[in-house]
Amino acid sequence: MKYNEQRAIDSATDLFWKKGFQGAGMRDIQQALDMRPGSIYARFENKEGLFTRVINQYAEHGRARLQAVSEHQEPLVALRTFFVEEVTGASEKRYKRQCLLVKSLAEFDNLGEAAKQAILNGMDALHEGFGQVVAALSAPPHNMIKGDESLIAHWLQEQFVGLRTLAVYASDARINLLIDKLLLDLKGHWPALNRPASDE
Amino acid sequence: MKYNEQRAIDSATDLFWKKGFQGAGMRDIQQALDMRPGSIYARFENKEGLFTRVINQYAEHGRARLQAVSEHQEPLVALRTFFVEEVTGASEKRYKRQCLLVKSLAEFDNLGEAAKQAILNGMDALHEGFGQVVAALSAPPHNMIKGDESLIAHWLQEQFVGLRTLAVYASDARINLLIDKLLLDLKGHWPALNRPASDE
DNA sequence: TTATGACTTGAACAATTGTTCAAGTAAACC
DNA sequence: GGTTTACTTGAACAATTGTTCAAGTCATAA
Repeated sequence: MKYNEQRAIDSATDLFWKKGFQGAGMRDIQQALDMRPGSIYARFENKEGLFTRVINQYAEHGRARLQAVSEHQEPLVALRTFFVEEVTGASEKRYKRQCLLVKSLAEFDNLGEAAKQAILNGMDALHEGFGQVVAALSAPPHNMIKGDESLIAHWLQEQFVGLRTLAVYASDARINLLIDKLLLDLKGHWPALNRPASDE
Repeated sequence: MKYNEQRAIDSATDLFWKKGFQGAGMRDIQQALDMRPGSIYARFENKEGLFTRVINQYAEHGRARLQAVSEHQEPLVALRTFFVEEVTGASEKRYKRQCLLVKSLAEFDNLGEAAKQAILNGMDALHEGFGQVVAALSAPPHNMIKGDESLIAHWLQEQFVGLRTLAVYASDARINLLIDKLLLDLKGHWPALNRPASDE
């Protein structure tokens, strides 16, 4: 019987999300995927190989969701929905609130080269996704933002990371207010680019 | 010869910061502290006991630094300096840019109860520290902010977490611009409190 | 000198880690 | 029907994990 590879990666995603790369032992993985060690190694080569696949799929999924936001006819509304879903959803599995990429970044030094690259590429993929959203908001017919698109994309990514981390232990009411604040600031002022960091 | 306990905890902080709780093996710890297993267990009871001490000291240090910011005669200037130091400092040991509490939060499910509590208490300590800064900025003679102090403190904490995570892999120039943006937004508008999350 | 107490040592322990591999199964191809 | 190919199984492996403990060190007190 051929095992459904997609389902295996989904299960592994859940497990790594909950326990992290080091925290998830091969025996946990065997149980979660309902596969015996030989099968896992035949298919994914390694624990790290499986992890790399998980990270790649996770990042690609996030990038695709952000692209969908950018193609929505009301990108700002879609962006708010995106944040609310990612940050206050999964209240039954609270560990899913923290971004898997950020969680994996915490184990960076203990990972092999392939996994490291996957994480960095994943970060770049998210940045690219946010960049598409910013581009949509800046262009006609919306013209909602003016400023350096790449910088604003990094800013959104920063907000995303911060919110999701805080959401692990703060109340939903708080998080919703912080999303409100985020949308206010998005339309707010931006620092001039050609000026080195200064005060006021 | 009696070993300097403070130096031991400092060395352990460095090690846990670099490798994480699970990633740092007892033999790594023995080498870093230059202590034999028996001594470590006599003094700290556990790997987890040592880790808990590290987290407690780290959080208390952060809280104290924020209190100093709040007592500065120019709290806003001190706040900027605080962010710049925490986020773009330690370029030689880049792993120190990520907040140790956030890094530890990623291992939450794999820790014992004592360590979990230490992390949550540490988060609360940071929130309290940011709260003191907000209080100083809101009160005379500065009157720089008006809004719910606890909410703004959570917002600052969110910015802190997001920035430090991004700073692990983004350029310093980017990070400095994002700090500029942060200070603009701090003085900007805040969502009304008595209203549930809504769109503009 | 002897006894006490705090501290240190490092070999050793059981348990767990990621990984391998010879043997087995079953569908596909000639 | 026989061979190949892809996949599966689970016992077993060496290495590493956190932890223990009998024995040793050394300053101080009696």
